[in-house]
Amino acid sequence: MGKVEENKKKKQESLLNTAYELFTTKGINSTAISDIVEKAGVAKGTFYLYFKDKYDIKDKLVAHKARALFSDADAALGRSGIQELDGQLIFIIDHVINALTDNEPLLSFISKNLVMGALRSVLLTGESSDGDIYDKFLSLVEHDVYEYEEVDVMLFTIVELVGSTAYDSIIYKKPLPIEAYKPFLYRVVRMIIESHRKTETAAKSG
Amino acid sequence: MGKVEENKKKKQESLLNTAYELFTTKGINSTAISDIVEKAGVAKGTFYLYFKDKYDIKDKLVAHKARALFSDADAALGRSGIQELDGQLIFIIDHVINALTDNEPLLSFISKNLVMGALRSVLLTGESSDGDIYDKFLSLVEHDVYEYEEVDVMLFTIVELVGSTAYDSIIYKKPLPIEAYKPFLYRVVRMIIESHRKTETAAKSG
Amino acid sequence: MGKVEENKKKKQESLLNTAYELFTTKGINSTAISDIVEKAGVAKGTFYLYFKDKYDIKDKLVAHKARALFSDADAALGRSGIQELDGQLIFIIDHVINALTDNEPLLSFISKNLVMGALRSVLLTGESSDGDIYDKFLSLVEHDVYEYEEVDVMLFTIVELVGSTAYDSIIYKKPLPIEAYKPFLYRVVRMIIESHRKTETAAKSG
Amino acid sequence: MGKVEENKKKKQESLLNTAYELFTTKGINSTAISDIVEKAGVAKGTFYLYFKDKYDIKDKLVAHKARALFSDADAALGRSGIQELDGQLIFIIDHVINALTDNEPLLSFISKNLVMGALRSVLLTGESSDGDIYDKFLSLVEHDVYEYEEVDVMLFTIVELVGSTAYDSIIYKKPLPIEAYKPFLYRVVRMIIESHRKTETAAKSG
DNA sequence: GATGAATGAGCATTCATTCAT
DNA sequence: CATGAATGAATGCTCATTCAT
Repeated sequence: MGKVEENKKKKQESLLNTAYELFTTKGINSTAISDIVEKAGVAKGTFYLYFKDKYDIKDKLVAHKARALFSDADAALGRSGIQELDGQLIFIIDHVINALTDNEPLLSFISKNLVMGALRSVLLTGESSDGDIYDKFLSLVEHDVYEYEEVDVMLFTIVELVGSTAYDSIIYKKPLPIEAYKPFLYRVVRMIIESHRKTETAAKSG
Repeated sequence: MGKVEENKKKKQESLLNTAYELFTTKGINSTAISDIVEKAGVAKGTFYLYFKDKYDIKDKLVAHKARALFSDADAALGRSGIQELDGQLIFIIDHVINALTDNEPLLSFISKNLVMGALRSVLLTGESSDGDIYDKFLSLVEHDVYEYEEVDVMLFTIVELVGSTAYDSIIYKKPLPIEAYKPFLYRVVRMIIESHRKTETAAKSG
Repeated sequence: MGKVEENKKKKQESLLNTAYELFTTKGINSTAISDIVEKAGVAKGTFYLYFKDKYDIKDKLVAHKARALFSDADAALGRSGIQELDGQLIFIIDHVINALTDNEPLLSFISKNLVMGALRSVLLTGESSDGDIYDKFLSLVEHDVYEYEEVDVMLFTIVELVGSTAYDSIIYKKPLPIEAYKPFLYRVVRMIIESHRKTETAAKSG
Repeated sequence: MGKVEENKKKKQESLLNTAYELFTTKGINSTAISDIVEKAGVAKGTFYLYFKDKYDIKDKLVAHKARALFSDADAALGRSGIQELDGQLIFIIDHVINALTDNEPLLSFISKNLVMGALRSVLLTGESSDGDIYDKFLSLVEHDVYEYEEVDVMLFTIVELVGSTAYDSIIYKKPLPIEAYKPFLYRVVRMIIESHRKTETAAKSG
């Protein structure tokens, strides 16, 4: 990578990092582009070389952060050696929840900008080049000992349920703090998974 | 009511209605206060007689609309004569979902401004004079033939699950249109309810 | 005085007192008529029954406060029994300075609104019915054992000198606190008085 | 200086000049920022590039104008060859008074915004690079044949006295027009100077 | 590519004043 | 006399966007 290229990358990263910091502390509406460029140490015009406007940089940030969250979880899952689908999904969920519990600004930022189902579009239908996250979920399902019907519906329901309940539980600790709520939540997740199992064939042969 | 009082009420309602119309069509960020007052036919200063700013009128609208939605559902429930808790809750959910399906602007408006669990705080802890909506839910639970534990958790989980899944299903028809998704959704709701039943006493005596 | 008359008086006084309080704490520019009426507990329209605008009430307040200041000093002078002009003038000056030292808001209010020589027009050319303050000064001069020339000029010079130096000295304690500055100030005042004495006749006969 | 720098300077000067003109003709309260930018031929946003608000530009103008006034007087003093302190101070005073007499808008602007002693802080403790005006006054005192005590107090008293009396005399011609009042004023100034001379040593040795 | 001065439309907010009750 | 709801012109200020250097 040439020095010029390097510098370009550096400027863009600086803008992204600064924007994230300001968005999470001041809110998006109250963050002006001039705030971002000032803090990032670049000229105002430079912003427009890389991003269309404030919402462009926001969208890129949300997608990036959300994807990173699940990539981490997936990597950890690989190391865990868990084999059953319900255990795997709950492992991923737990990993993400823990990460967000430790990082409330990120939780706030993602949840405010992933109005409900938007999470799905970002996460489950990825545009990442090397196989998206949704494919990984599907792959988990396919390799389980059981067979499942309406896998789309199952994953959708789980993602929405967890996404919306975890936010309140972490931020407001209502109706329970997240650690106290987890048993209830994971019980429901397990129930959802079980209810999608094909019952006639107890397990896949082979 | 004096003529003055009447006029005040009229002005405020006019502002609320106009704001709702503009918020749902242009979005809140793109709606200026001058747009609202112009369309409502009042002077700019009048706006500030009744509301602190754009977000004040928005909050009042969200609360009002959400409350109306559940009041209607509750009234219909009363006429239905349903007695079992799971049937009652699903009746209310179904009523609200149908109302929102028929009124996508309202769905959009409410969901965008009730970031997930905020729905709970608005709806379930009402300031309405004659007993709030949360009390009605509790009342339904208490009168059921079964006893339940962790009622707070149960209601919270159901509200969040339904709120977030229904949005996608109605608006994007993904992963299924709402009518096709309902059986899955209601099955999960029933499972949640059942899982909160106290098991030692199959039913309340008396 | 009828009850109606009494009430009128009460409202006006309430407005004056409230205006004075707000002017001295928030400043005139930042005090709105709505602030005054709200705090005074009267309706907005009522303000306009008694005063033309904000500056009308301000002018009335300044004149009233300044006059009261000198009336007090004059009364105290009467009780003191001092006979010589220089002693009398310095007594009055000292009395006013002490009052303002004990009441910095009043000092600030008066000085900010009596831009320099305006003090003269308010104080020295009174419109008060029972003989104005300027007349009293003249009377002091006339009754002195010495005769003076250019009395107008003498009084003017003294008033301006004291007015402008005392402000800094009290508020900023620069170049000296008022008590330390007084000896210098009064020495100059005495010199001004002496320099206006008619020299040919050492003293008035009789 | 680059073209850009030049242009910046021009814009700022244009704003300062226009603001001064409007402040002196319409008054500060009645001058809107939009008035200034319109007359100056720049965009509204440009104003905020150089000044915080209306009062920022006012303060900068007052300081600048007051400083210029005394710089001119000081330069003229240098050309005059006067050696004695009282003559020097009265020369400066006379120069400033004459300048203000010929320029009533400037007198009005400065006096209204240099509430009494504020003149001192602006003028006598300058931030000008090449030694401030106060230092020049001190230098005059030090080089006089006599020694003085409490020089601070002496200069302060003179500045305040002249500042407040001259305003009335020039603007209202009361109690006398400035030319007629000057003899009285300068007599007092001389008395103040003499009263600060150290008496034990009639003159500095050497 | 990078800069940052300049722009000016756009917006929220204030507030003196009126007048029907 | 007193009220206070309504007005809407006035104004300060922001900020995304452009473009000459």
